[in-house]
Amino acid sequence: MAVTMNDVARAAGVSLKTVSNVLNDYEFIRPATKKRVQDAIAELGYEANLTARSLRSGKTRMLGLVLSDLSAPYYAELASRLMKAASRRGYRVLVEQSDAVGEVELNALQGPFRQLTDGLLFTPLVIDADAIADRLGKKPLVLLGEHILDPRFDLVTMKNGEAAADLTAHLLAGGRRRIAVIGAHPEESAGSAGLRLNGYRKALDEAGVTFNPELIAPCEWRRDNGAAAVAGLLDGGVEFDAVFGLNDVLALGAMHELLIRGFRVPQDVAVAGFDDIDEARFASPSLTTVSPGMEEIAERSIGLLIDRIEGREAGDQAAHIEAGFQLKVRESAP
Amino acid sequence: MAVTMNDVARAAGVSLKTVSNVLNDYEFIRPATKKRVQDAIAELGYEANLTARSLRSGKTRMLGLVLSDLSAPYYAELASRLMKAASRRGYRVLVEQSDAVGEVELNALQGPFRQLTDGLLFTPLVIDADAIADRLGKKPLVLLGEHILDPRFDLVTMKNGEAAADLTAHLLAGGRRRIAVIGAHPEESAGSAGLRLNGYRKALDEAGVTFNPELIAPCEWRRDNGAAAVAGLLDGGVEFDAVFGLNDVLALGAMHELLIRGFRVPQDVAVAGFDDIDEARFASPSLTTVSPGMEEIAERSIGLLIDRIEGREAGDQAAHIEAGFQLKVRESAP
DNA sequence: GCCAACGTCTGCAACGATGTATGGCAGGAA
DNA sequence: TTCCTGCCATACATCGTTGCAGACGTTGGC
Repeated sequence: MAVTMNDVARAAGVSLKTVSNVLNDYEFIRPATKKRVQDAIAELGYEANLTARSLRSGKTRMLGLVLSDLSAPYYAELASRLMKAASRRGYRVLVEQSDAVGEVELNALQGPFRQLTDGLLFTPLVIDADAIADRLGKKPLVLLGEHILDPRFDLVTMKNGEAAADLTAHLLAGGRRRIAVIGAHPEESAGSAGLRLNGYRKALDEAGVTFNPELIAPCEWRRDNGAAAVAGLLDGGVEFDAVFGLNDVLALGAMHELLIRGFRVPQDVAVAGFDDIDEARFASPSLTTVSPGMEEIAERSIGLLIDRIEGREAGDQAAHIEAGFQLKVRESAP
Repeated sequence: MAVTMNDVARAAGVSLKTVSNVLNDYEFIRPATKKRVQDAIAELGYEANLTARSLRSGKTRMLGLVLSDLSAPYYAELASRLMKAASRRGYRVLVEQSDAVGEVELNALQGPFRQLTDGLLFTPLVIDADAIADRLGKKPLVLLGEHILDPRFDLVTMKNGEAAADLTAHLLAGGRRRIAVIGAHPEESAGSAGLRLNGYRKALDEAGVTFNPELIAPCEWRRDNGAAAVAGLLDGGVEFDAVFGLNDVLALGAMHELLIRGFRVPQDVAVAGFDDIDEARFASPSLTTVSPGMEEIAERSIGLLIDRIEGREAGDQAAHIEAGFQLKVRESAP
């Protein structure tokens, strides 16, 4: 049986509540008393029972993180940073993989997962704003990503449109005119895919290049789909001189397929991505991409969520934070 | 205020304990009573309070996973699978990143992290078996990886030596004679690095090739180190016709450096890795590597740990499980 | 010299569930 | 009738902590 506060209290010759007060940094305790208690704690090797504390206080000091799949490099890197940022502030992160399944997303909002955490970092991929609003409890929620732009919710995101436009402009400046886009429907205009596609179209417009829907290949954002999409375009006889993968793994999958088929990158086809995962720098050729300020996203979303949890004023209405970005020009599209 | 068991009991006209019994599948409950309770639960939207349940029962239904860094692709993919395997059995996984810092590893074994979980999956990188034994509580612990081979602990691992030997033999069969190894000290013989290096040496011996310590470059297992190690060898005038990165990111970093410097892979230098991360298949050229049976590792380690937690006989002494492996021959070393 | 204010500490009652022990009731055996 | 057994439900204590209200002794103002 573990050492309890009662044992400590007995050893220090004070009441149970005084031990609790010492542990919770209650203001009015005589230094001598405090020391006696601390000594007793050290001597007995007492450790607070977090479960009991949670039951009584209603706080778990855990944050929930809902994302589709931790094995996707972007999410893995993001999760790693979020966990470190949370850890610095005395919180842990509990991860839930939704696999982009609506039911799982809904359950994360109200089920046991919610109960275990003081607040949620949520990357909705399937459900919409109203569904979220319906099951929104009292606990804070911060949305990540950009599937949902709704004034009711805090949101931390990146400058998708602007970054995609800059990247596209860079490709155009390199003389590319037929830039294929992998990972969006031609008419898409919301969500990460839509916003990035909008940026692409905006850059085309500004350069006086006509948008060509035949160059836009929709698919889920996975490496193998990037390869398959390029294969589809080529087999369909679509010609292009650049590929913009809406995220890095799509771009890398696409690049792989191009190289296999004997295209030279970037001479024949330039390739660019989005996310700047660690792998992008070391791909061959290294991948031109957008670094979306992941560290800033991690730091600010954790900060915002914890501010909400601890009741600090962080603005009364929903915050909408956009991290800065950087174009990373590398070999695949110099 | 949330709905409690008491509310349900009142609504159903039974005692608190009867509700608890229904929830815990107690055998002797009249179907009619059971139904009344279940209806009341549904009507009130009752959800069990997990914190209270944990306090009373001493179980959290969470498993701890300690690894160095979730952003490393191998760990990210492993964590993702472990979480899914745990989820299927009604458990969650709480991840702790040690950054290969000894103090963090020690704290994971006995601190609050341990308290929050019913059992631990632990990848020790720094601390040794005795340090673990010293702070081993009553809760089950399963070691992952192979830094520690000790009859006191359950261990789930892979066939490092055998797989490395097969891979090396494959390189030798392709006519390579000067195979550089990235990620180990020449004298290392324990841990993942040591075991894989042993396999390498064994294959050399069997082929009658002399081991050359100058070909062995030690470094931490990160992508940039793989590149730096190859650069170091080349700048130091060491000649080689193949590189064996002791994991995939090292191999990919190395390959990147080789390609930058104008070597052709595999014509001038063959490259091989270990882990078969998703990226390996889509690298250019695609990476020859060892698939270490990650799915089996995830499934069996979760199974073993939960068996221990739930007190099922899984053999009285420590289990020692080795997953099977597969050689994946791809373009980088055909 | 009295009362209010202050600083310091304490006791009790929760938080919401589960384990143990036990209480009824029905039906069959003695 | 009486006792026992099997089924079903209950009461009470308990897990280890924190919130609330208040007790106690000291100090300072008037």
